Amino acid sequence: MMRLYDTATRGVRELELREPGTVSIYLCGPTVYGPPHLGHGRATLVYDVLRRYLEWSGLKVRLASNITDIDDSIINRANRENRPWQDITTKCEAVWFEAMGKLGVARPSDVPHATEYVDEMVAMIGQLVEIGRAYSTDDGVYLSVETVADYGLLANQRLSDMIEGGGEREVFGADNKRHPADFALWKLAKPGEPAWPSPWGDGRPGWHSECVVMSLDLLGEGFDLHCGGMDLKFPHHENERAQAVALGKRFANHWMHNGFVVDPVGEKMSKSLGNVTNLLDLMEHYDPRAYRMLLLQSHYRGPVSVGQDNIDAAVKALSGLDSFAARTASLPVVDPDADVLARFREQMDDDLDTPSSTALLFDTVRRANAALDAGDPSVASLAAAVGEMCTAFGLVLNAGGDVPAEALAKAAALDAARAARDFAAADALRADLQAEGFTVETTKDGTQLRR
RNA sequence: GGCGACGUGGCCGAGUGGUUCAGGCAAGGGCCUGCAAAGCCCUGUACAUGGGUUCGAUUCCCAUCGUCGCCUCCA
Repeated sequence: MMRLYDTATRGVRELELREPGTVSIYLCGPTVYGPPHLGHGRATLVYDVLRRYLEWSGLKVRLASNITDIDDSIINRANRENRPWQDITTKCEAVWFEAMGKLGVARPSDVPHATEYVDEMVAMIGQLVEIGRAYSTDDGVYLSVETVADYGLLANQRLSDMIEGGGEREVFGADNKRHPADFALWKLAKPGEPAWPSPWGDGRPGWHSECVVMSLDLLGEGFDLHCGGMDLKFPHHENERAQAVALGKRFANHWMHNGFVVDPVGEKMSKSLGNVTNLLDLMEHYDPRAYRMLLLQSHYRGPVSVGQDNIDAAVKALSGLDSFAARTASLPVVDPDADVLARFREQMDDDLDTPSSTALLFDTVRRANAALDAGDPSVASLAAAVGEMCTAFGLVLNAGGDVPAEALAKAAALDAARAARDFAAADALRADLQAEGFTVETTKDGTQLRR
């Protein structure tokens, strides 16, 4: 079975499955109030690769990933733009899934929305109040973190140490809380704000409650893996966990966090800093597969800078893979090379080591190309292994595909001109085809076209 | 103040106590080609600095410098 770094134990350990053969994963999804940024893209791609690899390995994966469709950021934008908050959330969600589609990220098995779970959240908060782990004030209901023995486990910080720093930020509800680290489970509505009924007054849930309720509802207690970006480790995941612990429920067995996207100077790229680079822009200007490629070549836990050079290199690397796909497209179907796949599994099982695995992918491509040049039949099993690895990566290679008839006619004319040694005509035809956007490869077996 | 990450050859980016080696991109040379394209082969003695441990460190330890992240709502 796969070994993964676990934030809670701060080491790589085996991902133990609650139920053999199936993996239950909860991934914290976006708050829908703006276009997806590069960080969203990284997180979803990392876990898409994980999911596809697990499925490729023969496991049944249930991936639940929420949409936070009620939140202060949404309300703020609605007020700023003077339009209904639902207008923002529905549009942003549509944009989100469109972007995910372009990225090749498979839709989660379950997409729960916070607003669909308000009753359940109210019930859970009620329980927490009842057992004395939460209390209400004049602006909401708070979880008492001091009642959670190991609060700070994910942050790897003691409560007292956490309080020392960070004095510069505004602390929500600071005046009313028993302890500065207590966090809001329920926020009472101000006039005009969206609100749901509750025993403590009309209001809305705090951010951290939805994931607890939804993950436990869909995946059940002790589900296998909870994941998200580094920035969610604290406070979001810490606070989710605190609620589950306070309730006496078994929560995630394993915690996985991916590293940040940083700008070329190395600074975290985040919404709060305002230096957002839009995921939509990236996909508009570059092959969306390039981002996946770039991330595959980096380890998921480290920072990744997304820059011009990086993306260009990834695009070039993809073009080599595409041309490989094109030249091996008509090979006989055989079993993939077992040694290659064994190494692939070994590396991927080792904390999702995609950098080594992509190195293996390129190496296998090179070997297969050499075999093909040499007329060695082993090319077929190597090419099949490449196909397997790409499937596990979620990387779709472009073998050229549909070439219009008139382009094919030009290619035939090009071959005829070459056979007649009319190189001027041949070159003109080639330039013509290239101008149409085709990659033109003149081989012994005739001219191949691909886009 | 606390916790943590990172500094690798032209660029990106893995990894390891010791002969050969990540990988991608770029560069140079070669093979192939009418010329290209695609592909293949060859070429770079890199690991922030200063100590220490060791027969031997880029890899372990300590310190220094530098960059960055988190410490209440950002994937």
